[in-house]
Amino acid sequence: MKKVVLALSGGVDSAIAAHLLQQQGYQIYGLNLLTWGEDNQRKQVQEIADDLNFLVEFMDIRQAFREQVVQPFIHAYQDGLTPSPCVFCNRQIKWSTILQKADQIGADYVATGHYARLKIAQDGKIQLWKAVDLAKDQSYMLTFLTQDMLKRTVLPLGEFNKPEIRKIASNLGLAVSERPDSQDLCFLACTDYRDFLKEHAEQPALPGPIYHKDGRLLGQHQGLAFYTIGQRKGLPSSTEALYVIEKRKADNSLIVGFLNQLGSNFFLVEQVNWISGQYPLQPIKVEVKIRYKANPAEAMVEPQADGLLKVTADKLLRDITPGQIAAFYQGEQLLGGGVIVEGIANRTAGAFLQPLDTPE
RNA sequence: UGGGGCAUGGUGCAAUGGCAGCACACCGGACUUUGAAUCCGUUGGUCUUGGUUCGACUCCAAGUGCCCCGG
Repeated sequence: MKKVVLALSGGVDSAIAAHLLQQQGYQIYGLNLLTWGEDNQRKQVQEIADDLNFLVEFMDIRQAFREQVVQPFIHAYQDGLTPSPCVFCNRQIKWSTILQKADQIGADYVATGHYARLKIAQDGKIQLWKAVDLAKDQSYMLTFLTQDMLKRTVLPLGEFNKPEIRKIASNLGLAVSERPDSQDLCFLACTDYRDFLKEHAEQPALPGPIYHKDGRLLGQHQGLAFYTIGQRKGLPSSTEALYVIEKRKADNSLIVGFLNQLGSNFFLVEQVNWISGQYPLQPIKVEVKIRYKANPAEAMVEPQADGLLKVTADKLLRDITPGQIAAFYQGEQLLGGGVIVEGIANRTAGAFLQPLDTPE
């Protein structure tokens, strides 16, 4: 019998993932990871395992999570970046932990409740594809997974729509079917990340000036970490809405401006991961997503020296944010991605007076 | 210590005698396994005192405060 280690959060998605895996003939070893805070999910997780009749182990990985996800998250903010903790966590914590457990118990496979699909290419390589349910697609969060990880991974939810999953849950009579979606590993669950930083950062936030792009001093900010590129909330009132254009670390100043002063076509990406494991040698045409819920934008990706990539979008991109993940797609397939290093300004006045992020 | 102008929500502006509106901000909600954006909704105001009028943000007088020009 095929054995699989399934990461269980206590939510409906991973519960139904368990059910679907069982239908496919897998024997499930459930693994619940305690990453942060208190063990509140334990009862729910145990209940699901009992209902579906498989074993579940509860593992406390709080220390590793703190060191490998939370501390880098805090440091990134202190460094003027806007980090993407989930993308790193999936690779460095979630997958590495469940694979380790799989090795330990002699399971060939691991599984999670992510909405994304895996396909096997002609050459035997594993491809990562968007979920059928594009509204729930989470492939972006898996940008940093490797062939070694994906070879042993099963994603049972990728072919389903979310409403179907809920329906299956309610048909099975699972209590979890009525609960709201869980936040899974998210240590920020229900917390404003600013409050989190205030509580957990070693160094207090450093207030500084807010300048308009044209040079006027508009007010004070409470610390650059509390803002991100493209942010509108929390800025001084003005004749029209203001957005964060730049976090200038050199003088601890926040540069803001109007909608038509925001955006660029170019940016650089580092720490690049290609799902196939193979770097392209030539420029390639992709659709790039610069945030989890961004609309894909047509772009060219050009390899640079030092493993950097230069991304050139056909249209102006709003909110190119250092620290966020740029994910490269071709159609439904996720090719890979990396961390945005910096945007290279070349805005065109008025470009965003039209509707934003025009879907194609 | 001369002359002129202004005073409307937290901010910037509309309403010129007839139910005080708009933008931005704030607050709440939706959306979301990062952070944002976006969408929906709510709150909140005529500097003070007196006068004219059926009725005053609007007209008149005084007070108070701010700005400009003379200096």
